[in-house]
Amino acid sequence: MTEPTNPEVAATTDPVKKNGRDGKSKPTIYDIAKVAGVNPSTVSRALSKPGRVSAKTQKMIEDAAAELNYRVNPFARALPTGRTNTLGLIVADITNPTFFGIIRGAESTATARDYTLMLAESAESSETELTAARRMMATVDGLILASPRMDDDHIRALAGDKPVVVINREVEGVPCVVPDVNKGIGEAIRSLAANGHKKIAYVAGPPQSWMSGRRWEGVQAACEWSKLEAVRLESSKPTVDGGRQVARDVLSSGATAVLTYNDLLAIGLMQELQAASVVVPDQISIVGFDDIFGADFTTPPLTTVRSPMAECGTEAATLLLDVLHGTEHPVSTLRVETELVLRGSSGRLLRGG
Amino acid sequence: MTEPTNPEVAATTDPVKKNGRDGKSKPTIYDIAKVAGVNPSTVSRALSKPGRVSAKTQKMIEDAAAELNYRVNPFARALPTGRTNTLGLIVADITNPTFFGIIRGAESTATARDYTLMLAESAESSETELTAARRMMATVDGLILASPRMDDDHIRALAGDKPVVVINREVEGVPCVVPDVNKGIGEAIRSLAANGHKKIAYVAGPPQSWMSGRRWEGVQAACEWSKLEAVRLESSKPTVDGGRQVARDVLSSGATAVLTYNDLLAIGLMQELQAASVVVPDQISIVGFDDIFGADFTTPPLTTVRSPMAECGTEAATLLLDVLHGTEHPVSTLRVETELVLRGSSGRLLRGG
DNA sequence: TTGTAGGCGTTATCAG
DNA sequence: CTGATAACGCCTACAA
Repeated sequence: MTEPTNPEVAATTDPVKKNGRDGKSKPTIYDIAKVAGVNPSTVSRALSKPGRVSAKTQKMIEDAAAELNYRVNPFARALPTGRTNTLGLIVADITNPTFFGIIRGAESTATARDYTLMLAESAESSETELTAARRMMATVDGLILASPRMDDDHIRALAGDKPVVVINREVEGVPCVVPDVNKGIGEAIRSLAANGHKKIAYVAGPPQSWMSGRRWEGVQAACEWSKLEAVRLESSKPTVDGGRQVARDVLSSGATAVLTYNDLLAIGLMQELQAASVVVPDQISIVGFDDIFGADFTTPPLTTVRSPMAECGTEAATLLLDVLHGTEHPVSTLRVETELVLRGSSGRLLRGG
Repeated sequence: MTEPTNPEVAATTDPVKKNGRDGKSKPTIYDIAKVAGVNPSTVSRALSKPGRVSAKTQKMIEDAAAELNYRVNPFARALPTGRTNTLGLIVADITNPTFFGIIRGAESTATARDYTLMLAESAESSETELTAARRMMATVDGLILASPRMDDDHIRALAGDKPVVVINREVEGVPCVVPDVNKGIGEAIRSLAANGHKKIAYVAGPPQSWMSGRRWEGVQAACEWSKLEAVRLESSKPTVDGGRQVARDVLSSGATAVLTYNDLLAIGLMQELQAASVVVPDQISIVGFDDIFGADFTTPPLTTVRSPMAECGTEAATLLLDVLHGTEHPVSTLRVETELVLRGSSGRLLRGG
């Protein structure tokens, strides 16, 4: 609760105010015990599990605690119990807006359930990632790995230590949250086919990206089903800049429509093509993935297969918290839906000119 | 209850040999001491302050630690020392891309110096913010407040407890990192004046936003200097949607150029104006603030006064860490430069039509 | 330089 | 239901 306009907050130069009795550091359960006239262990009980003490003492203790403005010392609590009310989140690239959704989904879910989130990034390096993960493991109750780059065995090893949830990748034996690409890709390819496209290019992401592989498979399958030709192009990096660089390959591929591993690539590609006077979507249709913030700022606005990243973050955190609280779940993969967001960057192919 | 994590989980890669003697939980300095044949306190010294033990024992201990795959228990360490190697960051709105730069600047700086970052948001509520801040204070060594909404006294109270650095606001007696708006605004207004504009509108942000106030002052001052008329408009919320909603007021204000509190507002405003067939910049020029990710995705790309958010995050974290490490700083405000990023959304006013 | 002993704030185990 | 009393893992005077 919010305290009732308690004592002075002021004391700009005067560091700390005294607690009830003496004039020193933060109040402990001993101070409370003294004020309430009970034993420290009783205070501990009253403050952690409400129900192990009589209603009367409970109230005395709570009053004393409030009066002294007591707060538990998380470290002291963590020492015997090992629990910290803290969740870890490691993202592959904090620069990539794809992860913003995940971060905020996880953060809000965590704080809503009275946990706080620790954030780290791996800078797309599996080594950095592992280091960060190990470091976090010491401090958190559970860990969320978003688009991890380390190999499966390492992930399983971590998961053997404390609960781990993986986003954007499937790891056997570890709970995962992954967008199910099929629906969205199917919609995208059908839309392109209906608009007269015959040859589709897929611009891949980083080789270690599990998700990039799935998306390519999905594109292949959907193309086959729609009797379209699919070619795969490689990108140097999954960024706007990487998208610009791949424009030349896209052009020479002869494809009239291109799906990119993510929206960043799509946006960079579109910029570069337009700079070369290629009209989007009349000459080339572009479809991204993820529907990141800003995907609808472009002209034409970007058609994209939406992956609900914030939902992934939320679901992952929820899953993790449920596991931590014993609300058991089968160790399985949670799939979230993807869908085509049809905007202006894809459309009918205009021949000739 | 929680089940004992006993049976060493598979560990596909065969991680570690069991620790020295027994076959159970995580190794402690006692285990190391046993293996190295010294006293636990010596191990403690060797592992924290390199230099208090002989080179020989140092090596023995390090070897033993490595062999046992030892990691310090952060809580056990934090209990006596109070230090946690953890920094807190609270942002006003985790949904707002403005903060992404700050987050990543702070995160990378922190991990580069072997700290980890805890993230929380206040959802633009001063109460939530205070709650989050108090909670974090218990766990972190220092706190960064980005665009805080609570009042100065509360901030100073927190700062009296542990080191605090504020971003995007000036609080007397607390180290702050703020973009200096003058240069950027000056450039923007001069540019608009040179393009024939006579009346400028400023779309304000949230009332509690210190920065919004400074920007308005800057606009007023610069307009006065350039002999332009300045009017202030209010927005409902500092988002794309808020920008759309304020379009009607902008139109009826009679201004031919508008600066908005942030890029989000500018983008929303531009979308709405264009939907109403107002040509940007021919009929109305738009200038945002911050140069967020995606500001150059629009058509025309957004002219904006760039505030180097990532730099703010970096500087704030650096400042905080320096304070924590005793590398004292005068408690003063660090100003980072702003500059006009001239893109397509502002330009010459085209009369008539 | 290294060992001894006490404590950091909570929780947990056992009596009473 | 409540009061002692050990841990928990590490740090730090103080002593040797």
